[in-house]
Amino acid sequence: MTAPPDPAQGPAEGATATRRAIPEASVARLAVYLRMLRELAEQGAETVSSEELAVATGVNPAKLRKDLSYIGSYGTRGVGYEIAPLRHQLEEALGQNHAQSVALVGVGNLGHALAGYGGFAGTGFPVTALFDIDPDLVGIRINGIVVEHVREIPRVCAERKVTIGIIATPGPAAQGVCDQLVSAGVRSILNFAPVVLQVPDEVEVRKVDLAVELQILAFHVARRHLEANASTEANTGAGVNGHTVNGTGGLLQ
Amino acid sequence: MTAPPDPAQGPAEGATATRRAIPEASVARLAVYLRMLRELAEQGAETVSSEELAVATGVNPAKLRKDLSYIGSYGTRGVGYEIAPLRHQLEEALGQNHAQSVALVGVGNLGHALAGYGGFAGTGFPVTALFDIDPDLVGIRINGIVVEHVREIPRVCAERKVTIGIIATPGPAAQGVCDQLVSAGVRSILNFAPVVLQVPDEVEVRKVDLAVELQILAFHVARRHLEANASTEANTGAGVNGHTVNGTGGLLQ
DNA sequence: TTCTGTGAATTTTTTCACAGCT
DNA sequence: AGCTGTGAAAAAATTCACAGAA
Repeated sequence: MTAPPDPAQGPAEGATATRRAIPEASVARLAVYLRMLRELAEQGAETVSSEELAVATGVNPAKLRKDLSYIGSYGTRGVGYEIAPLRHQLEEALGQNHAQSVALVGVGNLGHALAGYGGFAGTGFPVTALFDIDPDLVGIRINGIVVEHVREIPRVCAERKVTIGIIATPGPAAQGVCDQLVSAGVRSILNFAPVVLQVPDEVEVRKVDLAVELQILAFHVARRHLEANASTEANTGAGVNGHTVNGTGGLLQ
Repeated sequence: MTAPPDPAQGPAEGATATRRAIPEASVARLAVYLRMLRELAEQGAETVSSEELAVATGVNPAKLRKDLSYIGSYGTRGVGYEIAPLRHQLEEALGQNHAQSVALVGVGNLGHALAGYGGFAGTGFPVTALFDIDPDLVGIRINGIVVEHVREIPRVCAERKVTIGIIATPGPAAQGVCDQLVSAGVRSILNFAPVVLQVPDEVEVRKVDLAVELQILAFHVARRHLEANASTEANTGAGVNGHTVNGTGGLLQ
């Protein structure tokens, strides 16, 4: 996944913010830390230790510290992290200072739910444009936003300075929609459709695939089964057994 | 830097199915290959090469072959893979032979959409139980399934032999629901709530976190911005530039 | 003394490159 | 000829373990 073909690890720079190429895997976790910091801030906490934050986010403390070190962190040895400044650091590093405008294409079952999902607006990702192709949907209003026809993607996205697109269409429609988003200048796409999108190199696609997630879980169910049987040992009383992986994981951990 | 000192790549065993611990990262991709194989089968194809399948799933061909090698694949050198047998191998390896029964907790916005999402049933993951705590929802029928009260989780999950649980509740309710699922014997959970679930080691949790996904994309938007500015070069005409990562990725790739 | 920050070791994943069937 | 299967090399990510600031 990713990684510039060019192995040159570009050295320094004196600039303000970011320090060095942050590993992909770390970026995903930084986003999780940020959420937790916000929660802690809301609860009135002022500092956290790497240990506490790690437990709360289901991560190993050393990993957490290393992750934070990539953004040049602001901890205090012997004490921990002050929540407010750390939160700021993270917001800056993750591009949360300038709010991003999100377009959502496909307002069916899932898309409708996503459009109404508070989690987005709440964390600084206002959905500012909705699109569909169904005449019954075009024109209706969801959360105060009018659903436009897909053909309007270029115009509307430009007008509203959309930087992130979400595709929640049926599979067959996804590539076409994606092409339109790309030609409208959108360079980051979250894809819920069960297809692999073809995009130019400079476009970042992330895929959320519900069926695949279930498939992965099913694998672990089956494995647990095998392991339980494999342990020919006593297994005295109760139900299923076999020690198995704990994926506190989630998205690309 | 660094090579594995201990090259022990655990070899064979005579048994029927699985060969050896399949790397986590591979499992996720195997699920993707399986879907694509089904699609190809539907289109009437009979064979694929690793190259073709790799392109279709957005993966490097060598990686794909290595992934398949973990399940002891059935390709033909000089030719490729016969779709039908390979598909069977994959289904067996991923635990798709015995259909898994899925319970969905939280039939609000998102949960409702998921309950109706055809993608699940279609790929062998029938949602057989729905739960909520809201009196307005308990008792209604979605897709022919009656929504039960959350307190019925133990009974219903046992009756319907649920092996996979999906949590689509608001954050604060998630841990409680999770505990109930676990005590009902569910060992694989897909969590859409924005919290880190605390579970015993033998329970596998996967997390789908929409806000985090957007956050990750926002990071790339910001980075692209920086890179574009960093390249002091001309950048003759049009819009944004800077070569960026292409994450065909998605969930834990 | 406590807890961060980080080199270095370890482990996992990816990629290369080629021997070996068909 | 062509494409798979896989050791071995390379890269990335994780974890260890400890020096050093408060």
